[in-house]
Amino acid sequence: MASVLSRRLGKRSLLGTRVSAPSTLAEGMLVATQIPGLQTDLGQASAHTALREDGSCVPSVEESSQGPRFPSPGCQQLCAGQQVLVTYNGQECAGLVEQHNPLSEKVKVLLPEQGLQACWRVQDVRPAALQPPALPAAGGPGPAEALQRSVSSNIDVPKRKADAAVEMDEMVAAMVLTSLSCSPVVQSPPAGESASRVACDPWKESGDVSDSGSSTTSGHWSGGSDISTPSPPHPAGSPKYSIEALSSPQVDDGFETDSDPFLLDEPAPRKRKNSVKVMYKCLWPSCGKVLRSIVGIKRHVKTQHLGDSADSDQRKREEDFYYTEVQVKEEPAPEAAAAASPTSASAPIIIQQALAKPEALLVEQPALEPALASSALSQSAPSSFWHIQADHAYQVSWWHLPGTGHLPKSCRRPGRCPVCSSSPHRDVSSPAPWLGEGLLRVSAPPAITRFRGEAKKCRKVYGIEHRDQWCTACRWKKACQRFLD
DNA sequence: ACTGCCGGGAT
DNA sequence: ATCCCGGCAGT
Repeated sequence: MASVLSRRLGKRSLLGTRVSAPSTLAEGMLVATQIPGLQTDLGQASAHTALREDGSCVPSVEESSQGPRFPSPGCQQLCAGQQVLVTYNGQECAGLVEQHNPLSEKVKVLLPEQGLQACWRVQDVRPAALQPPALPAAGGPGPAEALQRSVSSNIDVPKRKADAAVEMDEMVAAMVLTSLSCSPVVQSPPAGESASRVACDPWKESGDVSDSGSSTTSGHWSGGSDISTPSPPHPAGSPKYSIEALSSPQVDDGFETDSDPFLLDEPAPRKRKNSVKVMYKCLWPSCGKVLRSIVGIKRHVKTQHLGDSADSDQRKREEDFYYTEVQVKEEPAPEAAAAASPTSASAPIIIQQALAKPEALLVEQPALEPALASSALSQSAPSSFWHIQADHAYQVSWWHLPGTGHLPKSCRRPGRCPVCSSSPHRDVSSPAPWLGEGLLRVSAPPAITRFRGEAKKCRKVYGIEHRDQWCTACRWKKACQRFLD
């Protein structure tokens, strides 16, 4: 079941995902769109805004070259402090130019009324003195504009980009990556803007965690995107980021909402209330850290426990054995608390645990350590024995976890359980007791572990046809008394 | 399917 | 106490 669950969450395609957003097409706000398979119209591309980690909104670059929504009165250089008009949330808002980047054709505008700061494209910023053009949001788009929007900016459509535009993309991407490298928590916004920032900052919610989902997501998108940086936590400019940004359900408030961007009517399994989700718990002795992504837990194991020595494949794959899946029921926690604690580890959790990858060791271990395995197997024990040991060795890693309380069924039989009888020889508290040399350490298995295969029991020795020669115990289907091993 | 053997019923 | 076997778990 755990494998099913893990499969379920890992690969969520965004294709066809419906993203809810206000229908009003206004600059600087989020727009309803559908993540296309191949032919969905993305004509509203010009309204796509990617959210940067500082909360400001950046129209995605590749779309900005696709036709301005206003005949560019804003191509002129704007001075800092200059009063301008922008369309925000369907309304004409006065703002102050804070910064104009002619290279990227973006203008950072401070909206005092809204108490926020956002980026607009130059074309979309009008000097306050000028008569504003017909507002699209007032009564819907005008005919010409509607025509323009109907132009598809399907992902597969090759972008007409000048070299300068490409450079711009790179610059923006660099900026974005740079800004992303700083924690959004660290860059805490001014108090007046906190509400909007929270809404504009999906990463704050996902925290350490969203590696798995986002990597998959970005994988999907990077195929069709001009931006060729597939790195998972991709911020502004990344379609994934845009998608999450677009999912703000607040039509009226625009950015001024403190709602969680993931609590939507869209059936996003990410933050569904009362849903059981799979998390990953570190199995390292006395660690128990719980992360939401497989990538995260692997990174944790690697960096915290295995050491970051990228010396071998073995090291890398060992990470797999130090975490397990846990199914976590997410309480409908107070939003404030959820927003205040971006780290997943603090979520109200721990429900059921599930064995993460019992097959992993059986499958991978022999391949991982052929030399080790062969040396171990060169001893008299049959190979099946070593597989059994490996299996137990893996299992001991989780049933000795505090709180799990799991015992293998073989432990039902007192004094017979190979694990129980062998556990005194196993140093569980030491790092990686069951890996590598751990396999060697169990090389003196208790006798009972040989009960299969090489066991000589009356039935085996005499055969079913000479049942009369069996010991009575064997005849009675009891534990053989003749060949006590 | 086969094997080991526990638990329990029958005698 | 002895005999037998259903059923379970592991392989």
